[in-house]
Amino acid sequence: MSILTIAPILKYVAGVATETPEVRTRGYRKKERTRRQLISAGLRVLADKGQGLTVSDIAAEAGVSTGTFYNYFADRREILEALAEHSALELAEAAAGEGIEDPARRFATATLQVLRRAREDGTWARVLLGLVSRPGSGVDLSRHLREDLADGLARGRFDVGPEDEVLDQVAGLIVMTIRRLAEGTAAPDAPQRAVVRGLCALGVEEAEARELATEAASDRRPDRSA
Amino acid sequence: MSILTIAPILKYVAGVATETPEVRTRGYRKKERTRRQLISAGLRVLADKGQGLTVSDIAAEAGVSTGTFYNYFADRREILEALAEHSALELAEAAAGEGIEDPARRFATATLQVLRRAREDGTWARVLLGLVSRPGSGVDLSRHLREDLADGLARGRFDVGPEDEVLDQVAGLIVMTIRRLAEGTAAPDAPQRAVVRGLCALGVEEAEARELATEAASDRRPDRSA
DNA sequence: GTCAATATTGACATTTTCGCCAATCTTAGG
DNA sequence: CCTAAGATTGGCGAAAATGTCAATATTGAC
Repeated sequence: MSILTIAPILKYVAGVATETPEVRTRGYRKKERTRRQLISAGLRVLADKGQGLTVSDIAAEAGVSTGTFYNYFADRREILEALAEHSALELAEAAAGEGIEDPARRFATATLQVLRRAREDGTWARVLLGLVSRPGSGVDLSRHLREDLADGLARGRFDVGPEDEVLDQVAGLIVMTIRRLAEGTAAPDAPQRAVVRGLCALGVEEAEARELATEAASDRRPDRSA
Repeated sequence: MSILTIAPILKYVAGVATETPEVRTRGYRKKERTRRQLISAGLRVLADKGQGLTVSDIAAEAGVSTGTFYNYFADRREILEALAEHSALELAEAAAGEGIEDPARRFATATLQVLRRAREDGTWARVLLGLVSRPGSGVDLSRHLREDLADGLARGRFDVGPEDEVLDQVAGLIVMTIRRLAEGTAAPDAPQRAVVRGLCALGVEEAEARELATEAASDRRPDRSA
């Protein structure tokens, strides 16, 4: 019931396949739409009922009968997996800093995007928090972070001590900031300040950290459409 | 179902009343024992089923009938509150650094105790993680931390910037370390290293941070009995 | 517009959970 | 040891959730 193992997402996140298999059956258009409705409704329900959610809850929220639900998911466990996978993919997407060479700038941009998205979409933020708190869930919030850290260390861009603790510290800062955003007790500039603080933790000078954060804040990426 | 508001714990945590009301009815001895069994079983079930747990689950785990369960708790929600309260109290207890003047030493001792307890008791760690991820749950992992930070700043013992971010950073480090401990991927000396890192984040010199952590690690408190 | 393919429905049997309670067993003060 | 207070039981009816399916409605390629 509570497993939510989404190891399979890793190969997606790694970039192997984000494309849809493109199966064109008769009602593929409606099918896709309904699936989206179910996932979306599932996220909302998961966000405020936790894993104790009910198939009927989701179906009702999606405006669909339970029979339809079972046309898409074999059982409750399966949609929980799908929801975790979905959230993780969105995280990977939000945290993407492709094309940015400098690890520090990449970190600033990616982190700011994640935090802004968390602020805009409280549902997503709450689901994410739920995943973080489930050790062994397969969701790895700090994957990008780990790579950036390794990269930054290799290039001498970051100046920090033992890796694991730094990782926990920065990932923890992000998680707690998301928590604060989700509960609505965050200052308006919380995301940017968190970025500055994170950069400092990675060994970047405070003045430069501020500069990087401001820069990342100014060239905001286009908002996600869906 | 998912609320778990445990605001009432705060007055307990604040030290007003940790004592049991001492009602001596006929079967008070057995009653206490059964209650402990239910709480203990509840923690175990909560740790691996999450809030979706069932009264039957708990009763079975406690080796008791459901009828007995309802003799102690009005409904599922009530035991969830009790479990949250229990865990929070244990946290407050583990994080107690009473009698230690220096905020830095107090932080080192308290944090080390919490992390060690999390390592010894995976169930507790997992329940705690669940509470952390529920914004507005009333459980405030960083209460002691906030006080220590304020105290340390007032005395010039800590040298840090904006409070909220530092708090998130240090609390986040602790949370992520607990997560690592709970999933079993923590190095043996993870608690001590986390303490060092936390002290550094608070502005303590690394050399001194190491010293404080070592000191805290050596004068370990007697293990909790229950 | 037609119609075969396919998505949706809602009622269903089944299982699980809930919360209760009269009967029974256990506890501890005397 | 006795015995009444009170803790425990286990089964109950109600309610809710699960997963299925034959019937129905909708879709979109032609």
